[in-house]
Amino acid sequence: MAEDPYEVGRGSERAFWAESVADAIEAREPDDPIVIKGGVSPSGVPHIGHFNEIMRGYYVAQSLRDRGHEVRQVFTADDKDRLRAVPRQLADLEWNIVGLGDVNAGALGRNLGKPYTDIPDPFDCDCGSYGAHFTNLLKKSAELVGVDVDFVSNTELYADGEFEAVSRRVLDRADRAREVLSEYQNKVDDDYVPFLPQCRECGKLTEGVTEVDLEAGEVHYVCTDVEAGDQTIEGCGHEGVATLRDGKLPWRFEWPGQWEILGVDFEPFGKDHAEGSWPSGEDVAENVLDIEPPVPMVYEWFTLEGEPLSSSSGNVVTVDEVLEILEPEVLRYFFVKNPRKQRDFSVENVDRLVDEFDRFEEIYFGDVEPRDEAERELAERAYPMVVDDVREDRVRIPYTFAAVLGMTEDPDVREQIARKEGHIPEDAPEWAVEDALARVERAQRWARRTGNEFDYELKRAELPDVDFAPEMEAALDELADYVAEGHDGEAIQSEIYETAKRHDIEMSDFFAAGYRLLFDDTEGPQLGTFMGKLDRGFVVKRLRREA
RNA sequence: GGGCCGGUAGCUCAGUUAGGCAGAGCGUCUGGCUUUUAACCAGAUGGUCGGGGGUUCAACUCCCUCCCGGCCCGCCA
Repeated sequence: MAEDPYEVGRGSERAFWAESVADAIEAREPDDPIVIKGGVSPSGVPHIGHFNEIMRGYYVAQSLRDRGHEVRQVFTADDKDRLRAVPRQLADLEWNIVGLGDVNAGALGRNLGKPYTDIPDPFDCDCGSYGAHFTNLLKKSAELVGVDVDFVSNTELYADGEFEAVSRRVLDRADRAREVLSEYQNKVDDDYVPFLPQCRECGKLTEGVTEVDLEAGEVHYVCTDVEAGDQTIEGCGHEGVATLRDGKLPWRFEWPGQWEILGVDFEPFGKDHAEGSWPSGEDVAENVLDIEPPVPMVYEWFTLEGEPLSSSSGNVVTVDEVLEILEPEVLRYFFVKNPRKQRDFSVENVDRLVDEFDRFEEIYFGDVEPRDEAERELAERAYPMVVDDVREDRVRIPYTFAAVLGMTEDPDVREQIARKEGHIPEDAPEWAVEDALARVERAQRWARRTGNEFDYELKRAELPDVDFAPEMEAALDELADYVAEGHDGEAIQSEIYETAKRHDIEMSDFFAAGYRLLFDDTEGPQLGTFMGKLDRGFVVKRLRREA
């Protein structure tokens, strides 16, 4: 029964896509625990696109758990795949992105054709291998976002013999395997053998199978050259024998093999698999392995600033980077949105995503009217999966306002301004205030990084370069005297107006002068109130252009 | 070349399952908060539903075709 991965989870009355998918899974009446899988080759720096493999499954898992099912979410590191090209960028365990020049690139080049887990870690850490290193980064991402997933190493599945029965069956039915795969791939001919032995001599995975002896569980091979994209990975020419554990199945068979070994009931995958691997995988599962394929689901790819995400070209944003400017729950919310739409992640416009999340949260708590019933239902169902704790008296400071609060490093000043502007309620509990102000750090980083209009910085250390007319200078001196007398922010704000009027200065010019002196900018926070919060001596000296 | 997914207001997106008055938020504009900006409140502004053709009493929705973005047919989230 062919299943269209584009159709699953569609056409139901559910407002949250994950629930429609859960319906489709339940319809199969699977045994508990229900297994949900994702997976990726640890080929380089993992980015937020890869995170689809974890988050899409996460929401489906949660939906099923809500219905009382036991669910196991697994993630296979497809780390026995071979390195086919040296990536342009790598990242150490602290997510520092480095170019090839900073690591031993020559060593990587010599390892083309070997499984990721047989290639030395390019960094000075204890991961154990290239594959383990990048899998660790993805594990860390999952931990940072707070999603609990079982990581399974594909290499270990082979090493532990888990794959042996499947490999044996595929090779035993090689004719059928060829027949099935040739429907999807042109290059499959009569000589095609669905197994890639690993050369005992050079460690590369080779396609040069000469003989299969299933009784002995052996595959004879010649280590030949392998075409990888536009380049050729040279074989060493060694003639040898490999066991079924010393190699691997080609991806098109390996994926269905994982379904069988792990008992997978549901697997989301990127659109790249939708036209190739999925139809053949489904066919292989049913007609070569004799198993039922999992419920499938396709998700669209993200773009970053309008361009395709690509590890090889370096257009990537990692989970770690995103969490520098967004709270984990906002990132999780990003994956609540319809997986079928191409979606752009834009650092520049991330404030809109946060606003959207805040609204999502408010709808859940009934603080704002949803636009329709579907939006209400989405919030009701998905919100509890997005946050760690559902806490009604949580406080959110609007993101751009939080960015503006980054102008001062003084936490008390931040809090007072936020309170005055009504973003922190009188009776907010301490934890909520703390959480709310934590957003300032992230928003500030965002504003700094993008250099946008919310990037204000109090120029405390040195006097900005100013040149005022005599009348302006007189007005500023007068205001300085007033501030020196000790008045609160509101009084100072009024006095700013009065002073400007007395000196016949345009209001906007006078404010601009104030912003120039404090921020070296033309705009800023409400000036009088802000001056009232700062230490008086500093404000007075600054107004007098003394320091 | 063949195939698949997406394109809805300036921006971010709902709505397309099963044809029935084109929506929300943000932005913008105006006014208010006897105080510029940010925020807040009130009101207003917003569309060839990617283009064209067809079916229908009725099309964002179905069919055909073309354009744009992305993907698959070799490995990729």
